[in-house]
Amino acid sequence: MTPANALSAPASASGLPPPRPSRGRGRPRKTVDQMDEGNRRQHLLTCAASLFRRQGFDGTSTRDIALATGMGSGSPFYHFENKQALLFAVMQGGMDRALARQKAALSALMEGYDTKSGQRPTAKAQLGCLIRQHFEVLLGEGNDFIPVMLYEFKSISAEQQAALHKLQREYEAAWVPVLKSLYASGQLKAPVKLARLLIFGALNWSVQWYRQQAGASINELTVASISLFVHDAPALP
Amino acid sequence: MTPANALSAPASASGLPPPRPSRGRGRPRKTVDQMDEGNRRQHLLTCAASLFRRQGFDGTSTRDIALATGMGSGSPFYHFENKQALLFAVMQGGMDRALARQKAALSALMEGYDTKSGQRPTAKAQLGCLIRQHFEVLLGEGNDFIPVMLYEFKSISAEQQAALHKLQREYEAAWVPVLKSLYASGQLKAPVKLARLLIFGALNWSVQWYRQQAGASINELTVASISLFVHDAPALP
DNA sequence: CCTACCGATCGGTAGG
DNA sequence: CCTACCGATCGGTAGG
Repeated sequence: MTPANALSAPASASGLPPPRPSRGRGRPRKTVDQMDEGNRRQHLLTCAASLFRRQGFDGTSTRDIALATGMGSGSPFYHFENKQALLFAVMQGGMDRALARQKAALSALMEGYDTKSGQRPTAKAQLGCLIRQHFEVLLGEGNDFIPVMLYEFKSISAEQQAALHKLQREYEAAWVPVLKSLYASGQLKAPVKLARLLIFGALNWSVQWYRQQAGASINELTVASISLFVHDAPALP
Repeated sequence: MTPANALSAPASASGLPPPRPSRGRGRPRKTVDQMDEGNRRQHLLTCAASLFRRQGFDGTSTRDIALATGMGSGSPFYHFENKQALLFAVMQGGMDRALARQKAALSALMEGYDTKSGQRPTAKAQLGCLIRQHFEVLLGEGNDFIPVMLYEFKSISAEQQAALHKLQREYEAAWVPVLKSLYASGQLKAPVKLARLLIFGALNWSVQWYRQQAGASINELTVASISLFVHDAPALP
């Protein structure tokens, strides 16, 4: 099944999924042609993500995408079985990137503390790290993949939705212990599950109103979010 | 121009906008036929809202809508100039209803206090009232109009967007003094403008995950939101 | 990966 | 408001 295969296949540019025509004959040789095809495929994804975000999935024709990519009208189907598989690849690529960035951000945060033995970043600092990284993935330049995933979920199959939900749960898993810790210390006043849903909503909705070069920076957004959600720790008696 | 006309016309079922064919001959008489047409029009809007929400605007054909309404395939165009005007009417109807409900909720809150002279609801209570009402408009049964407005903004014209933005600003206007008051008292820790955007995001996003009969009630959602956003008032020195 | 093409479906209209 | 219909466009394929 396509979604499962696509999910287990590496999504980075190094381990290229084979182009459709060469399927069923073992691992294809990586000729110069194959590497170009990888670039073309990536370009196709980028153009599709941009168009899906601006016009929606149903409002974008495969011809629109082909034209933007500089291909003939039927050529997207050389790289993807159908339009829906292209959308799913965009969404999956967005989640892969978001997960990688999240892990990198948390690692970087921990590194600053590991040398000083015993020291750990506070739960508030960890949440700040997660929120900043989330805003960057949502609002950074050329990051159309995640907004497409957030707003076109209804256009993929149930199996594809399940595959993405799995990645989303993995993404959320990094947040839960941080929120639990804040709840336990009295700095988060809403039940963890609802708090998580409400906080993600506050962040995700920013793709609707945030415009670069105008108003707040991502840093200001992060600071404001922390101030809004995280209460002062109550003084211990 | 259609959007402007539609905006200034009353949207309630009593003052019916004239069906298209009788245009240009003064106010049409309200025969039994006309009243039926009003019901048909309303039914059309309800069915369209449900389909637009489930399938998106571009994913819903006018034939889908006609079939759901029990009409022939070309009959929606008897009531609306085109598919886009139908979408705009759905969105506008949603905003009209949301505004009316908001005013009613605030009036009801004030009434409880008006008899006891001098007493006023706290800013926190006012925010609770606004949040509860907002959740009800977003998540209540058969309320597809507002979710459609939130997610199909790109499918209407710039003029129609401007008309809806005006209604949205009116809706937000009720929140601003409440948030300012909470900010001044130290119960809201994020700048008012960003706080408003983040809070609306947290609430609006609930249409993505909230399911009736499962998990939290609207009341629990409201309580959790208040707990999350509104900090304890600092003790005065 | 391109060109030419297919059947299906779309928004919208005419004529009643 | 229905029936019949129009031109345009769509996703996808064949054959190279």
